[in-house]
Amino acid sequence: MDKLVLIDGNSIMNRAFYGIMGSKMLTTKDGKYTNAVYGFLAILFKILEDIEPQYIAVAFDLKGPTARHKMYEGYKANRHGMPDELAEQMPVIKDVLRAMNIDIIEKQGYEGDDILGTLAKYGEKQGLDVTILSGDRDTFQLASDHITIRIPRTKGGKTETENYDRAKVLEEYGLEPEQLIEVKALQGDTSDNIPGVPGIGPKTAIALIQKYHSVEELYQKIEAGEDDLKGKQKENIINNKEMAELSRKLGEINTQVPIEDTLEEIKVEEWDKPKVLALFEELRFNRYIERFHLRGEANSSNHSKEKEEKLEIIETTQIPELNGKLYYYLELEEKGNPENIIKKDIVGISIYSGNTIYYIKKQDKFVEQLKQIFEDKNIEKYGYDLAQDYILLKQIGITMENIVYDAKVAAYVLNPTSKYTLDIIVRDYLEIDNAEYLQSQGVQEENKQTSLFDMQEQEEKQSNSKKIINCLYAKEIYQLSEITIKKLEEIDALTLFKIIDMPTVEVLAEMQWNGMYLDINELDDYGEELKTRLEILTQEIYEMCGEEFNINSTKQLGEVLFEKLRLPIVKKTKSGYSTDVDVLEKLREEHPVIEKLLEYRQLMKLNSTYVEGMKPYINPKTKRIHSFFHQTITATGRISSTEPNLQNIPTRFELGKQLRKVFKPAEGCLYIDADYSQIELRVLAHISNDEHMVQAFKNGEDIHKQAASKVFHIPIEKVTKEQRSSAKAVNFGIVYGISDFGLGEQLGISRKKAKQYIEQYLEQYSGIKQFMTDIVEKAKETGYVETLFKRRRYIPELKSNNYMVRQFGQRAAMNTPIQGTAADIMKIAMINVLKELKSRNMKSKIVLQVHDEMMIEATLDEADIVKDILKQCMENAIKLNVPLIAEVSEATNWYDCK
DNA sequence: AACGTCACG
DNA sequence: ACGTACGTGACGTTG
Repeated sequence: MDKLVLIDGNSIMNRAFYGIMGSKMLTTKDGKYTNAVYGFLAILFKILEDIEPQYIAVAFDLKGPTARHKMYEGYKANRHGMPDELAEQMPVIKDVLRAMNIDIIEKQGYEGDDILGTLAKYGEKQGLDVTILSGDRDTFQLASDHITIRIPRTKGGKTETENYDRAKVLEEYGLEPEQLIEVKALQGDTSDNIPGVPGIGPKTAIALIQKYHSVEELYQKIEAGEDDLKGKQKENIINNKEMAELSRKLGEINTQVPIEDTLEEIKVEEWDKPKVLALFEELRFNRYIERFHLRGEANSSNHSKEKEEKLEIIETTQIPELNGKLYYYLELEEKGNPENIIKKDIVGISIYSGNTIYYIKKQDKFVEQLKQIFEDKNIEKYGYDLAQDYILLKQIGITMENIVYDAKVAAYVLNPTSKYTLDIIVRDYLEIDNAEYLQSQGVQEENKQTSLFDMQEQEEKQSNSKKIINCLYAKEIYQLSEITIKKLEEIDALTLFKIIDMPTVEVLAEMQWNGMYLDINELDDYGEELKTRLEILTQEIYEMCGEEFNINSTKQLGEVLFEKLRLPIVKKTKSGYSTDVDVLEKLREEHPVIEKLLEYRQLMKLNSTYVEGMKPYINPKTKRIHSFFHQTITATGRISSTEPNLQNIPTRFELGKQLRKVFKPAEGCLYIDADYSQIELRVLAHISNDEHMVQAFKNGEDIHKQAASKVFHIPIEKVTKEQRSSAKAVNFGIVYGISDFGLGEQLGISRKKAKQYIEQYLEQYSGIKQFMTDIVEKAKETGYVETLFKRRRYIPELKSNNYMVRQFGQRAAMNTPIQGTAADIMKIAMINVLKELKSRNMKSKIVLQVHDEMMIEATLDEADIVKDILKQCMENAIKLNVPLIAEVSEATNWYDCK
């Protein structure tokens, strides 16, 4: 039987856009986004390969109202237009499709869905097997014995599909596909703003249709009194009959669109290869060019050949010859002892050596073997996410030495503004699609369960797949190291990678391994106090508002404050009234409940995030919190912390700060804590080389006071507290990439006034002004900015058509070199501190970093020397035009570190 | 999954 | 006419 494939262009583009966002390969030379086009084609090629259709067409929506808008003006009213980054790709995909001679069908006043529905029914009548490719589950209503809906699902860089024909719909919903229209009529659809019947969600809607078959029958039965509905639900259904009927019309796909295209026109044809090649070259889709041999057979590189090659794997129980370099990937199992820091177990290792892949499964001598290679200082380690491996190995008593290359870190240094799973890195730098490759090798994917095999066979197959995947990874780590190191060299960032980022891997892993001790009893007591007070506050708030409601719900709170109590509306959010601190502060005088609300908010935050949120992370064995410190997340080079985030423990307000008392060093230890003083402004002074600011720091002056004296034209001695504090805000603003609005907002002054401050400031600190202008210009020219240590951040926003986005780009261009350089300096300091501690064989441990603060848990006997190490390492991390100052303190809990 | 809010540097 | 300081992560609510 001949086959017809129909594609919902908009919905697939949308999927592709969000599915592979944040990845590296998404822009052409001139900064145009290509990720959606790339992803769309990946999906298209896959379906062409799977189905081998004789006919194909792609439907797109056109702008402008459709029949549905005429029926109901709210239709899709809550949709914002697609982002510019996606919109600009729509004409591109159409060009590509035309070059591939694939018919594009658009029809004014109809949606893609309607076109697909019409063609599908038509195709079915002509005796074709139809497959509809769409990201939208609404199309399930079209399913039949000969019409299948495919929904692509992107999971970690892989694309899988789910297929829905009549049988599958019946199985999943217990309904015929056509009946899904009825379900939607009752349930509505928030994404299209289709109302449905209030109070009826998917579950109820399905149950009702299973029972009454259709909306029409439901109302007939109600009128005839043959229903068994009751209460509020029945009321809702009766009262919203019109809505339900309207929603039904809105939700039903029109299969009667007048379409002129004939079957002949949608026949699959040969591509216009030169055209496709030209487009792919422009888009830099080298992978596709090779895959389809668009440059002719002679030119096709070894990539595509390699693909057909089978992976040669030697399964062994012996460690192979390594020649001083270990390219490896650990095979992990997700379970693991609850006492573990990271709850995974190592169950195997694949090693790439001498052009061969070796695979060793866990056996009697396994740990010994791992120990022998990982602790060997003469063997360089190459892998992916070595910080995790470091801990997994520590857990079985192995300390990894000589960490040289981490693919995740390398990819991050090459481009910090994106996400890096190994599959994505491989796709970006090796131009290999692992999912596709494995499929071509007949490897079964992990989560696909077929009942064809019995359990044992099933498991065997899975473990075999896992083995192949891991072995592939080991080899790819080798390939990646070759390529990315070359690329790092090209952008002059290899030193940064080797001297700063790679050594940081071990520092962060150590920090996670060491963890922060905390006193559970004290935490509980603190929590109890909060909870007691919260209960009182809750009651007081209910009473003062005259009703009980969910105070945590901004929606409900907004209604109470601004509708019931009629307080003045200060600020609005996208979806309603704003109730944030700024707003509440302004309403303080208006109603006594505001005071209570502010306190409630504060306590609620403390209790839920910092008391209750912290508890699950306390390791039962160590009684410590072992947060993750991530090195490949931020755009600027800073570290981030999760599970839990230890970098945002309260400190600004006393009550919250009390929580820091709970964090303590172990018995016989002291916390030694050190803070950089004004590191970002010092960095700014250095890179801008502004004479006044440099002088101020050299002379040890109060930098904010000096700024105040400059902005307000008064002698330093005459600067008031208020003036100093305003100037401090200006200093912050400068670091963030100043805007008059932002500063005005921060200081609660007019935008005009803020503008004056800024102008004064920049006039006085002319070096800074120069720096700001230069950096933005340079960024526009080159597309990126750099830190002092050549850490690069690309800022494609500067080329955006959107004013706001461009503005953001400029501020980021100004801020990144400052924040990023400070982050680099801190990393150097940490590396040196750890080096000192290790080389002197000290017992003291690094336990925390908070951007400009570093904390060591020092044994009493080592406390003095640790203080010295911290101060020296931090202040001498790098020599700038201005001194770096670290303020060191010691205490028996975090609170007392000042 | 997105939003609003709020904790930190 | 728009809607804004830079960089993060977590929680609770709501769609």
